[in-house]
Amino acid sequence: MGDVPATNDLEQMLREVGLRVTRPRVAVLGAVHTLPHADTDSILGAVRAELPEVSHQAVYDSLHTLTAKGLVRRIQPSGSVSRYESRVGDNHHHAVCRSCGVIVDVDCAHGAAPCLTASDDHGFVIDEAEVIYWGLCPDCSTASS
Amino acid sequence: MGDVPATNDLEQMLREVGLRVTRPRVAVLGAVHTLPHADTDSILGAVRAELPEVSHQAVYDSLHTLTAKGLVRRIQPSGSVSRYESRVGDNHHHAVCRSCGVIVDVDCAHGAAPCLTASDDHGFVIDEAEVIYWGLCPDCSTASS
DNA sequence: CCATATTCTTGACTTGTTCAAGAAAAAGGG
DNA sequence: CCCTTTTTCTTGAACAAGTCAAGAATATGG
Repeated sequence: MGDVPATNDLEQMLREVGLRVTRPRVAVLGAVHTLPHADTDSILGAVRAELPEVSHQAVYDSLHTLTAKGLVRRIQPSGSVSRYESRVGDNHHHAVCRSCGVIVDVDCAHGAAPCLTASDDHGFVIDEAEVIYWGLCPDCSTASS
Repeated sequence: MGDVPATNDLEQMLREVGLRVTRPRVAVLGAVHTLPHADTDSILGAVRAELPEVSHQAVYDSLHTLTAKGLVRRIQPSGSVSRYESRVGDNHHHAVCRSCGVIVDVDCAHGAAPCLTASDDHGFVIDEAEVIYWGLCPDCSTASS
């Protein structure tokens, strides 16, 4: 875990979900693996390091497509722009720093898929419980004391 | 609970947190009480029903000030614009419909302030755990079946 | 290698929100 | 009750993220 997949693996991932393999998509998927929790702009920058000519639209399209196919996950805490991560399907959550906005992964406190039970679901068919822990990251909490 | 406070009560709330009492602020605070989970535009509309001349900027300013003083809470699920609610300080969560975007309140499943424990906080000083239940509301789940 | 469907480029546009300057209004002291 | 000071509101422009649309380019299956 934590390793960034090789290009071949990235192409494989795309094929497995039935997507055409294009240079922009491979680069975007790679960037999301390399830069967890990056915003669209950072991803665009990383992709252009490799493919200087890609349009921002291609990156937006790729991110949407990859999100729809479940290869990446979009996260968007209040007040933040969209960010993406490659860790999918393992029910983890996030801690967000109120001061600098940094995001870290937090494994779910209670095991497998625990938080999926609301006390009263009002008739909703719930498929996911998202938990965001708000606070100050180590750097900001020492800096502000 | 659930009653919309009278104008006098609203003014009182403003004074208690040290804010000047102005017509726009009273109207905004009232609108947030009347329309829970409303977006800025709906609030603007509700305020203008009463004060046709208010600027949208006054509404934005009021909402920010009220939020800063803790009289209202801002919520902003992924893909949604800012919404506001008047129910504050009681650790409740939200269920959001993926289809129509409607938001309902959900009381915390485990009691008082339970979700505030991450399995590993990475050194964060956490002050709030926000839970969003994603799914389909009763209307949308029957419509799409 | 070709045909077809998909994807990418280009560039304009929308929407929600913020910024800034001056006018208006609230609150406290005389 | 009026005046002064500070805060808030109005007006209007600006901004950023993301979306839309038309045509050019490219991937894939045959």
